[in-house]
Amino acid sequence: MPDRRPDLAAMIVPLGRALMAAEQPVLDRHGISMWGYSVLLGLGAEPTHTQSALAKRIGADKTRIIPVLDELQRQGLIRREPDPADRRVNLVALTDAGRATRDRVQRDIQRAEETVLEPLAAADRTALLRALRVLYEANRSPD
Amino acid sequence: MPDRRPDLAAMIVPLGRALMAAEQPVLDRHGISMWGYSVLLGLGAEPTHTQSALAKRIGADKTRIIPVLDELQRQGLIRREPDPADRRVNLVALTDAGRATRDRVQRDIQRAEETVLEPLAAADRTALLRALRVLYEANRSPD
DNA sequence: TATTGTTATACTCTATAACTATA
DNA sequence: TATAGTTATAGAGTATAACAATA
Repeated sequence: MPDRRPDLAAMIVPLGRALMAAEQPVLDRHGISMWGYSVLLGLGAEPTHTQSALAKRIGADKTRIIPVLDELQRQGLIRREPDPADRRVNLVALTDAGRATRDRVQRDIQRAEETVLEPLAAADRTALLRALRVLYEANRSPD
Repeated sequence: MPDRRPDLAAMIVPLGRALMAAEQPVLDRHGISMWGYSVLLGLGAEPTHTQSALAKRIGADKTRIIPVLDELQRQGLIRREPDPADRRVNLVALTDAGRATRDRVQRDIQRAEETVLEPLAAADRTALLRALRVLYEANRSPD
């Protein structure tokens, strides 16, 4: 039986790697790390973010994002201020520059990703995107 | 703009992780590692496999699969014999037991994977599988 | 000289433990 | 006592360097 289907993971994991490889040059061009980008995205809508809440939200360890936050702050992309109400916590927020950078990087990244999807016919591409979104919404942590 | 689409990688990479997590208990039940399973799959059709050719084929470093091969051999799932024509190389091949194990594990794994796709409507599921196969064939190393 | 398989080493990423300052 | 942030340490997983045998 020469062509049973490959395992899903065997198809999807390399695809994920290919996408990340396609993103890396974009991130390099903007001088931002993958985790840095993830933080910028994670700081999206919500009003207040403590560091540990932010870490949990993007699936990182709280110790892991500290150097990331340091760098983003140094670049002027985020603000980090002690909460007056609880002086243990840092409130993290995007600056205007951070928001602008996030949007520019995301635009370029999604463009780069499209090239990976080039082998697909238009109908397959939209079907793939829709199916992925369903799975993404289904599996994400219940707000 | 609250709902521009998430990046592809942001959807696909976690999905790959979820699939691998769904596979792990199956592999454990069969007493085989992820890399071991990958080796069994990689030894599929081709007649002769040197260790380094096998490693390249499954995207691993040649040093990485050595303990994996040791274990598979110990379990009687593969044979490893010096090539009489070139005594530097080891020819690696599936045993009958190895082939049987590979098939059983793959059957169980693909069953487990289906549960991850459960949130999808039937049409979306087939569309996803077809799109993934196209991308998989397009991106795999040109034989 | 180059290549196969192997071992030993180093490096990267991630998680855990330990500390401080607040609460 | 418990928690947020931080730092230092340890652990996987992976890649690189070095070696013996053979070509």
